[in-house]
Amino acid sequence: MNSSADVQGLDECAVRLVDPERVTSVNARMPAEDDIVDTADVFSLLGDPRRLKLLVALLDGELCVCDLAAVTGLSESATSHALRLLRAHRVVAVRRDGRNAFYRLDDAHVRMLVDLAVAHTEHTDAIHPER
Amino acid sequence: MNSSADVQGLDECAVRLVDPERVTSVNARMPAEDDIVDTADVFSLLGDPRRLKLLVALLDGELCVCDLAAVTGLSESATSHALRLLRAHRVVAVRRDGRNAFYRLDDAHVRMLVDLAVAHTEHTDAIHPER
DNA sequence: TGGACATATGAACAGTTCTGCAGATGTGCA
DNA sequence: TGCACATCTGCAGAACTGTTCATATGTCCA
Repeated sequence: MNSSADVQGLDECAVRLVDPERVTSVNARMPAEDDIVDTADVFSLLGDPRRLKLLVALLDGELCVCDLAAVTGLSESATSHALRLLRAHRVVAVRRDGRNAFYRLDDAHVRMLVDLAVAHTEHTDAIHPER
Repeated sequence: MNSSADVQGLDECAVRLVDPERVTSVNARMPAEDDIVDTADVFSLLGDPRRLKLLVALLDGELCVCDLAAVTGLSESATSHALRLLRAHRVVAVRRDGRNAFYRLDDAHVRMLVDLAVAHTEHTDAIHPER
């Protein structure tokens, strides 16, 4: 409902634009709102240091909850909550073995993003916010 | 302070581990806490749909604030706030021309991530949370 | 110089997110 | 069967994030 139709009508809507043509073409290229939201969701999952650490830990293979808690320094409860979220978004998958639950990365796209980001951060010394 | 030294001492610390060797090796591979946090910060910036939309809009070249506001549907104030954050993290840069401010993507890594993610989301139908 | 305009900023409020706690579920072993 | 263990879950408080509103800064033009 916020697509090019709106943009076409802008001349009457009195929203001043500096470069209306670019705006129209950018809007034409813009992915659907749902796709943007889904993509942002994925980034958002990676945007928490603890979850990111969990995922980095899983790059090499599966680990159980208590080992993940040890690696990340989180409580087991917090670890479980975090894993639940990741599971809900199909980023990780569980294999249950007796009373243990072994988690593994289950999304090739996320794996790529994590790999990429970590590699990048280790080389260049990352982005430095002005703080 | 949370590095391998801790992990070595775990046997006495009574934190039960299922696979202590893997934990140790994962910890050895784990990037420094600061790097994890910096990386998560970047993902976090991309994790908001409006900011992501701003960045997607900038993939093709610079745009001024009011055009960005039009594309994203944000108020100009909200747009400005968002851009400030992105600017603080050096993800975007400004060029001022008279009373206009033209923003552009200024981080190759972020550009790659955005490109990649958007391409991916448009092909496969993304991750569907169970909600 | 004064007023309109484009953008930036600060403060406050609202919505969301994360954590710990307490208790629930399900498994293995004596 | 009963107990210990590993994990999961709902809830409530704390912390964080994003928006709006009001105001400030700096630019252009008459």
